Parts: sequence; structure tokens; C-alpha cells
Amino acid sequence: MKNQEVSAIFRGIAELLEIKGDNPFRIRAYLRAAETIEGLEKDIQDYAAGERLEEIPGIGVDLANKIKEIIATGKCKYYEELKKLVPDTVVSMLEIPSVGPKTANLFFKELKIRSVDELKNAAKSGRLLTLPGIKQKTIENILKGIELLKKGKERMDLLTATTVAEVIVLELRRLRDVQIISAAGSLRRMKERVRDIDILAATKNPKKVSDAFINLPHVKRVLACGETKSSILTKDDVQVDLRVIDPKSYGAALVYFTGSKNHNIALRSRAIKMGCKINEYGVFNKKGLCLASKTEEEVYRSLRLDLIEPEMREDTGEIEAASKHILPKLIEIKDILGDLHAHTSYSDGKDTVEAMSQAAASLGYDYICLTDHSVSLKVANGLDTARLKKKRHELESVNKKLKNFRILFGSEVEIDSDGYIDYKNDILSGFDVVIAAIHSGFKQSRKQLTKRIVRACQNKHVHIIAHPTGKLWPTREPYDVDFKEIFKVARETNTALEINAHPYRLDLSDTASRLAKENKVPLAINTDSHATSHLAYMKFGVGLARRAWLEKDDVLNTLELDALLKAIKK
DNA sequence: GCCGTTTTCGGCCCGACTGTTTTCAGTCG
Repeated sequence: MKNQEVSAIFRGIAELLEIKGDNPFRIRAYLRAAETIEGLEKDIQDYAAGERLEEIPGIGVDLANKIKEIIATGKCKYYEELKKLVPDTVVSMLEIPSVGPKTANLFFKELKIRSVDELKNAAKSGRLLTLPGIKQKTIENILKGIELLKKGKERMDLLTATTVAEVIVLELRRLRDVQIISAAGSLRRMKERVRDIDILAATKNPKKVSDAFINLPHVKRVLACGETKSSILTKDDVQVDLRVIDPKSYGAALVYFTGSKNHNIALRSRAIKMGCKINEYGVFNKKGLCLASKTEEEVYRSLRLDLIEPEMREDTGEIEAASKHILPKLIEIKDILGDLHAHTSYSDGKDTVEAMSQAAASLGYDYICLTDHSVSLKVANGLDTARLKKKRHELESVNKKLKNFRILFGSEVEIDSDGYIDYKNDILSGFDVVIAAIHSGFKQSRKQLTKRIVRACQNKHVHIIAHPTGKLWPTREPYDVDFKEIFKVARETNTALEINAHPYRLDLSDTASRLAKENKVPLAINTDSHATSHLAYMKFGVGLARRAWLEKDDVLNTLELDALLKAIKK
């Protein structure tokens, strides 16, 4: 897969051009190409082989040639030349908040500073004061920025982000002056990782709301505070931006602050073509007359588009679909009727069979499948035959107690290093649902890992492949598998792939899930809960599924129990 | 560097905040 390689080089070129002060539109062209290629579901080499690179939006003759060069040689001459002008270590200074390309270039050109550490020394020694436009306050901001960079560089998982946002939204909602308030930005789009938290509040009294915000007890530092926009750093070093807006502009502002950036750019281009202008205050015609502003629906409609759900706003075809009225009707959390992957205290779960089942029933589910680990996963207290028997008896007795709810007898079984399952067939055939997973040998080759999953799919007792790429944030990278092959076999053998809803996993990814749907692969959204509280992670899985354009019918656990059991038969 | 229901050339999204200025450039989202 050369996609990452190509997009990294294009991103590098964009950064160096930025520092050089090159044409901003050329820079954007490189950036856009980098993003597009990164999000590409197919291997870029397939496009190159068929002379079809220029079919990719944002790729023209020049970039197509550079891509071919990178595929052939692993390098790009143009990039190498640029690095001679500006060393790529200078680029690292761009990561400091408040330091952009102009400032980085100034430091490099005038003082030969070429890294964050050198900049820190120069700031402390007062050398920076010799530069035009740099005074004490700027130096303070740079030093604070460096400190911040070292501390909280990485992004948050969705659970952390949701928790922080909910606390702040709840406190601000209590203010009488706040009419409507909601999270926006990448959190609202349910992106897998979030850098900061955006909140939008509608009010007639912006000053009061902003003041309340910057004085919340969680605030460690105020990063900015203006008429309509303020930014704070919480005590846990999470950046939270609050935008306040007049209620009549709420819809336009919500579109604007939900993004993504690329979606907004595409909307604006469309507006311009239609002779309008769109900003956070509304959609305006040439004469400045406001055509829409109050609700998101109005705003999209004024651009002759159906309402696009936040999770789809990534400029990956949703605008075209909205203009043709062929947007999918996205799956919703209420469509989910059960969870097919959860653990109990029989293996490594925290809660009992009864507790897990009651928690699932209280979520309104019809069923839960309790899939404790299998015999060979000793670290997770996997079940041998005797304990399986005991668990089955317990399930039966709890099942008798619960009305309109059914506990399914399942297991998360091990796919060994050759692709075989650790329980014998006569045991496997006794389960309602079998989920197969890889928990060892992550470092094997792409070929071998693919073979293991393919062989597991071919096992007639295996219904679902759990967390298909094994990634575990932030420590474990996804292992490399051949999705093309796996999708083909999964479809042929009627084996479902899991969308694991745990915020540290979210595996399959959004892009892989979208491709799986296009390949007609059955999918299930499961929480992999190890405690009753984890069952609530379903919303993250559904968010991911919505980012993948999935509809109710694409997901197995939206089926009623009888239909589900029928659908998973092999 | 890309792209075309105004164009093969001349456009390319738009506004807020900060720190430095004394009207604005740079950064950010």
C-alpha cells in the first residue's frame, strides 16, 4: 500500500511550500491531494497501473506524474529539491500553536533556527527580540505553545472527548441566556479521534455566556476571548472552543462549526456557483439578502441539497448524493436490537451473566450474546468444557427469569497462527453465535494474517470476525490485511465482520466499513463490553457506521432475534 | 496545482482573534 507514502510526501511538500511562502492555492492542491489519497479505499497503485490517476479528484497531470515517480522510486525529486532550500526539521516548528509558516521561516532565515528545541533556547536567551514584530508577549506565547506541544500532542479518543463536552455543555445549558447549545466540530461528526472540542451556543447575550465559559471551574488557562469566540484549556489540557451566535443564525453556524473543513469548502464553492455566499451567519444572495440561517435543514435546502447528517460531512461524495436526493437513510442507535459481543465474569468481564443481561435489557435491547473467551486464551480466563457447561446452565436459568429478552450462548474463540479455531467442531456447533478473533501473532506477514482470517471465515461454525485489524489505541497499530480478499471470502461464506464499538478500537474503521458495505459484506456493531457500563459504547460504533454511510439493513444486530439467527446461518 | 452549467485562463472559502501595529499580518479553524 503506497497510499500513505504518497500522501506523506505530498503533505511534506505542502508544508515546505508554506514555509517558503509559495502560492497558497498550489499548497492547497498538494494538501487536498494528500488527504484524498489517504482516504482512498483502493490502492493507489491500482489507479496508476490502469492510467487512471487523473480520475481521482484533485489529481492532474503534474501530480499524477509525481505519484508514478513515487511508486517507481519511493522518492520525489521535487520534494528532495525543496528540502535543500528549507530543511524539513524546520517544519516541526509549525506544530507549535501560534507559530505558523511565516514565523517559522523568519526564525530560520534570520537566526538559522531549525527545530523546536533551538527555538526554545533562542526564546529564553532573548535572541528573538531582535526580530521585527516579535515582542515579549509573542515570546511568552511561543514558550507556552512549546510546553503545550510536548504535553498534549496526541488526539483524544471519543469517550474522553464526549465526557469533557458533556460536562461543559451541561453547565452552560444551566445559564438562562443560553437558548440552544450543542457540540460541533469533529466530535459531532463522530470522528475516531478528536483534537479539540467545539461547542456552539445560541444566545442574545454573548458576553455573559462567554464570561461564564472562561470562568468555569475546569479552566486552567484562557487561550482567547473575543466578542463571539473564546478558547480555553481545561485542567486536563483539553482545548475547548466556544462560539456564541445569535439564535437566528444558529443553523448556519452549526453547519459552519461542524465542518469538516473540506465539506465547508465544497459547500461554499457550490454557493458561489449558484451566485450566493455562505458563512456562519447564513446563506446570502448577491444583494446581501439572507436566504437561510436558522436551521441546518434550511441552509442545505437553500443550496438545493437534502440535509446531510454530520457524520457524512467529509466531502467524500455526500454533496453530490444530496443534490440528487440519493443520500442513504443512516442507521440510528434506536435501530440496534442487541449486542453480539460481550464478556462476563466467567472469563475476563467484570460483571455477572445476570447483571450484563439486565443492563442490556434496560437499554431496550431484545437480546445479548455473551461471548466469553475460549479455552486457549489463558490470560483472559478462557472457558474449558466443564465451565462452558456451567455457563450454559446459568444462561438457561436467567433466561427463564427475563421477559421479552433472550440471552444467547456465544464465545469469542481464538484464531490460531494458521487460522484454525481452538474449540472442536462439536463444541462450536453448540453455540448460538461464534465470534472468531486474533489475539496473538499480530506481527505475522500481511499474507499470513489474511490467510488466518480467510480460513476462519471458511469455518462453517464461525459467524463473525471480531475487531478485524486488531488495532488498540494508542498502543497497537492495526495489522496489515488484504481487505479485498477478506471481503470476498466474507461475502461468499456469509461471515460477518465486526464494527467494534469500543472507543479504543473502532475496528473496522469508517473507510473500511464503507468499502465492506459496497462489497455486500454482512456487518455487526458490537461493544465487546467487559462491564455493564461498556454497553453504552454502542453509540460510538453507530457513529462510525454512520460515517461509513451504513443503513439499518446493512447491520445484522438491527434484526429481530429469529431473523438474526436465520441470517447468520452458513 | 487543479479545474470548467459563466471560463483552457483566472479563478480558487471565509471570518475571528491576537499582537503588533496605527491599519494590518499572521494564525487558526
